[in-house]
Amino acid sequence: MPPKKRKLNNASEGSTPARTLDYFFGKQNQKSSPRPSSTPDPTLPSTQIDQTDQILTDEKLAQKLQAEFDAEARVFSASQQPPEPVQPQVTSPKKSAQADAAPDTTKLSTPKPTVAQNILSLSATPSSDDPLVASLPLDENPLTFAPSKCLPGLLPSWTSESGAPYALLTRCFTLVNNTQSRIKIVDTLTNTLRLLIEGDPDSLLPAVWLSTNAIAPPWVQGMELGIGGAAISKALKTACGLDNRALKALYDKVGDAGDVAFEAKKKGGFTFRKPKPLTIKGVYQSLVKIAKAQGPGSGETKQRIVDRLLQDARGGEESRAFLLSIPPNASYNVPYTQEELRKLKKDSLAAIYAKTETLLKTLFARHPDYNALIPALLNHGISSADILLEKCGLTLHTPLRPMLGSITRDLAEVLSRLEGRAFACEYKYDGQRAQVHCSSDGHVSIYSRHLENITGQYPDLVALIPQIKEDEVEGFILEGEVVAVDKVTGALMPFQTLAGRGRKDVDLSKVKVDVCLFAFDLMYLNGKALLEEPFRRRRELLRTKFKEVPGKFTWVKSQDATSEDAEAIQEFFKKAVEDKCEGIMVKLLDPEPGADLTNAALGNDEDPALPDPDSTPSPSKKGSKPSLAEKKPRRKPLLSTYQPDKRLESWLKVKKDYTASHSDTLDLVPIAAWHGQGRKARWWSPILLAVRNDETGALEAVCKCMSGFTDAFYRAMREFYDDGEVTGERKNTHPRRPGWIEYSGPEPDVWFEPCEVWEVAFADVTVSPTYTAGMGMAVEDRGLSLRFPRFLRKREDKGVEEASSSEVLVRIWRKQMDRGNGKRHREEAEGVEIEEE
DNA sequence: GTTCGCCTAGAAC
DNA sequence: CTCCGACAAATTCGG
DNA sequence: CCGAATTTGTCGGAGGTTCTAGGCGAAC
Repeated sequence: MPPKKRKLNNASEGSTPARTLDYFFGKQNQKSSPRPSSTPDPTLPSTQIDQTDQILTDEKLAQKLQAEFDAEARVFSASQQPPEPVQPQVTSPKKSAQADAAPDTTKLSTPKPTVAQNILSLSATPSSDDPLVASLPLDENPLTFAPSKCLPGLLPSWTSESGAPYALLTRCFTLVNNTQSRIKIVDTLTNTLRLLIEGDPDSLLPAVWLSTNAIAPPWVQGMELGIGGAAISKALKTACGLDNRALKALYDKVGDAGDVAFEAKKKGGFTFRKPKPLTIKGVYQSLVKIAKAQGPGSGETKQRIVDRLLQDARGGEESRAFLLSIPPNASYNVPYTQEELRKLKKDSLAAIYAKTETLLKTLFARHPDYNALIPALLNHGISSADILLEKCGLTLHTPLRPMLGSITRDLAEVLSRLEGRAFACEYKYDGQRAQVHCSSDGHVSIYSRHLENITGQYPDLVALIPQIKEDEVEGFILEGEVVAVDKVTGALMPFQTLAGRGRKDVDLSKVKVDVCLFAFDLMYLNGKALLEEPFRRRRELLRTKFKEVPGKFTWVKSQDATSEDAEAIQEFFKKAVEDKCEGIMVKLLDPEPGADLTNAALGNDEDPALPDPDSTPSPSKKGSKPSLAEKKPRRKPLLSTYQPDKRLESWLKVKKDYTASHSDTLDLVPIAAWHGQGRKARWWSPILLAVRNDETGALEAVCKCMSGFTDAFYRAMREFYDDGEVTGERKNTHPRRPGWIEYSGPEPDVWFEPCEVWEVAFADVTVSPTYTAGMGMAVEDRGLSLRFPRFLRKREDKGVEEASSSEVLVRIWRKQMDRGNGKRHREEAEGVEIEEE
């Protein structure tokens, strides 16, 4: 059985756009699947695609895919390529057997040779295969780049059936990968998207999905690829005849899966069969099918080509593309011609770009689904803000992107940033963020911070939600923190307890860990979006239109203040930590005093240079307002409205472990390390750290650490702990684990001679299933570890003998568990076997 | 045929 | 979740 | 007053611990 249950995704309740998903994929489906009815059903956008697959077994699906790919191959070779000796796909004994062998012989694969083979061939397609595509000046300035000039040469090979070639995307991705300039990246993407808009709008949506490293919005379940690094390694080993050591050596050298694949192929002398041309739509469909079939293919493609591509500057490229290009049969026009834009001053051009980007980001924040956004844009262009807002606005049961908090070093920073304004301080509970949607019929859906649908995980909440509203409430969207609580006392429990709950299709009667929902915001109520309302207003509605359900639903603990109230805030913060919270959240209550209250939010107005409505403190624009005599560091203005798109991280997060003064640190000994990957390929990362056991004198591993090091520090470390690769002579390292070090886990690449002490910060001490530090001293048969460990500094003044002991670690754990009224819980944890039932 | 342990993937922080 | 580094944009500085 | 230097904002990359869900082989 395929692992993931394919739940049907409820179609959004809003009106269906004229161009539905089926518009994009319908043709393909008709061509490729023998489904009897091909009439698109507009009410089932994203799942309709493959409904028939849901009843197929993996094997049948594989066969079906095989047939489709064969057919595809035939179409291609017939229509546009000199027929090449296409090898028999599955049964060829030798050469293609290598490709087949990749996934076939791996332990974890169900046989799905065709998928694998074709996927594998994706990456084997050098973009230079298509000279037409390769010669496109995709990285040209979009203001001079002319799709209309390129397209005549390209279109003949883009049959209406197949659409644009995948080579176009790989070419774009290659260019993007080869530069670090964001401007260049946006230009390249803009041009690529424009080619598609003007030449093959049907391929636009799949192309956007592929570019964003996803194939469906996160809340649609059953669309994970299920392919990871391990599958790639195995495939590589078998495909290129490398053994573990050789492969590891390669990884350590280049540190990137894609590059490894490339090198491995060279080394192994392995030649792929001549790949057949792929199309954007085809690749997208293949990925969708892999996701649905849950069969492992070689994920090399994903890793190398699809994987790392830029969420970068999300919004910029799309909005610019739509600003410059329109699809062939568009019923609208672009607001400015290329020449007009080119003649503009730099400032005004930037303003126009900024305006459309703002609009697009707003749309995406409120309705983060390309399946809705792209069709709307194709149908209406970027200029008709109100139509777009209507099509892609805030919708019940479609999650919006959450407002985030930026970290703050200490309270002083908070006070100075918010001087002169009223704000609310709220407990920051240690649980899971939840966005709760409820429509008037009582239907509830719940989304995580990353917009996953977690409704099935909290049947208890689903049952609870209808009880929390006052009578006059119909539909609403609110946000809160789900926290594990003690069944009897209602005391807050640590995050680890919450994490122990089941996740999938949880049965209400089997819930073992009770939770309480602490609400902190309200974004939608009775048909009205509240995003533009100041927080004070949203909070008032949240408090008056909903009612507490003891132990299950209440409001976040909160206290209003201004910068004058330093001590009170300090007290509140300490109380929060004492009450087992991570710290506090600080949020502005009211809009900027001088700000525009009408607050149209979107630039649906004339002036393209219009500044952001809510933001304008106009600190000192144009010398008109020189004074105030303060030279505070200028800072981005914070918002009281709920608009995650405008300013990222508009709330302030004050956590207990940000400042050393409020949290413990540990002095640990680096004892081992691994070769880093990617950017850190030349250094040791992560590093294994240990505490001392005073009884035995041993060093007990407590955690790995990779955060907090500067590049300079890495460089020095690589020289100081040399396995011989750098200076040719071994320094401070051992090839094997010294006897006085206790650790059982994945084998490090190198062992260090323990000779330093590092001060390390962390958020909490956790009970560990893997680490041995303080084994049995806190919880039977369990060691302890650290949550969010990061390097602070080297303790030059301390020797290894002065490193923190496991005693210290245990003491911190006890203190942490004893906070609030949690002493009883600590004793329970100590006494009761975790494993017991 | 079931059950157990081991591994990977994904997602929460 | 964490941190750092890279780019780009926004301000301030220096002539 | 304009260009250079500096600060600030944003984003992406690399990876931390721990939990469940599923796949798969081995043992019963």
